[in-house]
Amino acid sequence: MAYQIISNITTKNIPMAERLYREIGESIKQEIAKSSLKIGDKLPTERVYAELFGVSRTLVREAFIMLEIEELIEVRKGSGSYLKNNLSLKTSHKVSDVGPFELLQARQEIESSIAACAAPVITKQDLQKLQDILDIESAELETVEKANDADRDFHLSIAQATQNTVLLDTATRLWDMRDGNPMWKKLHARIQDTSYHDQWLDDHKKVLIQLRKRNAEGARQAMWQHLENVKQTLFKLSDTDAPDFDGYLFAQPHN
Amino acid sequence: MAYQIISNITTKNIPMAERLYREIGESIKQEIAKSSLKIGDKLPTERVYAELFGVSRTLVREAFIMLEIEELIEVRKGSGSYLKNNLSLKTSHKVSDVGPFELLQARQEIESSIAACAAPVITKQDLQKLQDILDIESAELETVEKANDADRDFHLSIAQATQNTVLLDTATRLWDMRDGNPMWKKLHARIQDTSYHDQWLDDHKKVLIQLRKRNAEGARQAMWQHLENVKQTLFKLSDTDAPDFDGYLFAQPHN
DNA sequence: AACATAATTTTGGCATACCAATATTCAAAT
DNA sequence: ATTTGAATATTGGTATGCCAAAATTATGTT
Repeated sequence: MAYQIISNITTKNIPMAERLYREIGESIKQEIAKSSLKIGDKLPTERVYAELFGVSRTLVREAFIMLEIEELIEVRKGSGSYLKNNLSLKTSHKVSDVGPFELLQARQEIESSIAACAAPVITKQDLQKLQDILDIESAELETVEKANDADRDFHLSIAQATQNTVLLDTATRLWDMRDGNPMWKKLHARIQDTSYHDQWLDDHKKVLIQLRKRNAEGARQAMWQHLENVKQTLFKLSDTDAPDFDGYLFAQPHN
Repeated sequence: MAYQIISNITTKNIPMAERLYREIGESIKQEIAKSSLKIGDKLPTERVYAELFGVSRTLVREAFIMLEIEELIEVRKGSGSYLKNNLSLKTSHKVSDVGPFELLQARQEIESSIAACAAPVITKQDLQKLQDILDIESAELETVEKANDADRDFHLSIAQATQNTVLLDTATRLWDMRDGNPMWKKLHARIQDTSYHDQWLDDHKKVLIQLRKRNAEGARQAMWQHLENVKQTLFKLSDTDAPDFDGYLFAQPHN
């Protein structure tokens, strides 16, 4: 049967045994990109794609659900499926493809703005929560994982404090990119037994102080400096003995 | 044709009967919440849920795909499905849920930073492209759609010029949120016959001038002012006669 | 008792078949 | 010629059944 051949080929070419519906979904995205459909336009039917890819309609249907959850299409019973959003970058960039330093640069710019936005509107509850996280960071340095969780929690809590869901969403996305990035994990693993954590903890304290004062520009500067420190530290680490990171060091600190 | 209009109205105002798999998916989320499973724990099998909800396994399977796309669970063939993330911290919003002004605020902060990042590293080709887009914007004001496309193109080209994929990815995401937002479409539709476009075109020119000078802070300020103008304009428009926008006007300009 | 391995069960993967809602076509009535 | 409405076709919705991978259990060997 034809679909078995396809299945075998794909499982050979792609290392990770992805679920087939994902492949179909990605293929459909490519087809959409090629045909350059406009928002609102009607997509080919499930049956058409099924025949095109040589799979059952069930799989195409599952792929459609994936695209629907991603808010790329809208499915209407008895009518068809329609383009809802531009697919743009949703397909092209995998988290594993971004360099740690371009991610850091983006975080430096965006998170310092977020800190500035949070300062005027932050609540006492938010400030207390940040203090609690700082206490955890001060006391508990057991595992790298725990420290990382607290770190993430601190930064995202500030984003939460802006009361702007878009900013929170953006920050969360950046941290997801970070935590899912293999290169960053490698870099991060090297820091676990150094004293850089103390430096960063101190940075966090400075940020919180500015937030307490509701000083927007002070918070922006404190967060910017914190991420500058992180950037410098990681740059040194990658500079000393890391031939592995060749090609991932674009967008290095340039200040 | 008359029924088309009716069809459009119903699809916009009256939420289409949700697809069953969504209901099942939400129910499963509730079940997970009740049973308070930990990350990594194994979920009940598809067959169990099928019997529990009195539906076929196909539907449960589709619901599982939904949860998998939402990165809430992980599905392993022959083994089972496992909790991947805690649903309490799930901050995934629908684009349609964000208010135009919180989106604008986020864009103002992030895009002005992006402009600043682009200034030192922008290439001559990028500058030429921006000039071309400006020419298009100056000449061709035929349709709102075309103008919007050019606008998007201008802003995203600057993000592209940063040579930072994360920043480009972020900016693209923000514009996708904008273009997919029904409230923004309503607001935007009101501007089509005003002269605000000239104002914004002038803003764009100012941004380009700063980019040409490779003046980071100048570009940041120009972009910030541009989006400030947009914010003010849209705020006036929504203020005058727009009872529809109640509840969407949080995160208003506060400068 | 231990380990290895074969048989069995469990579990998700995928396809087929039929159902229901929507859209289209076409013929009959005016 | 237009309108109406029933017949038909199209399209997504759902259920059932069988397949393959993984996990488990049973069994045999040392």
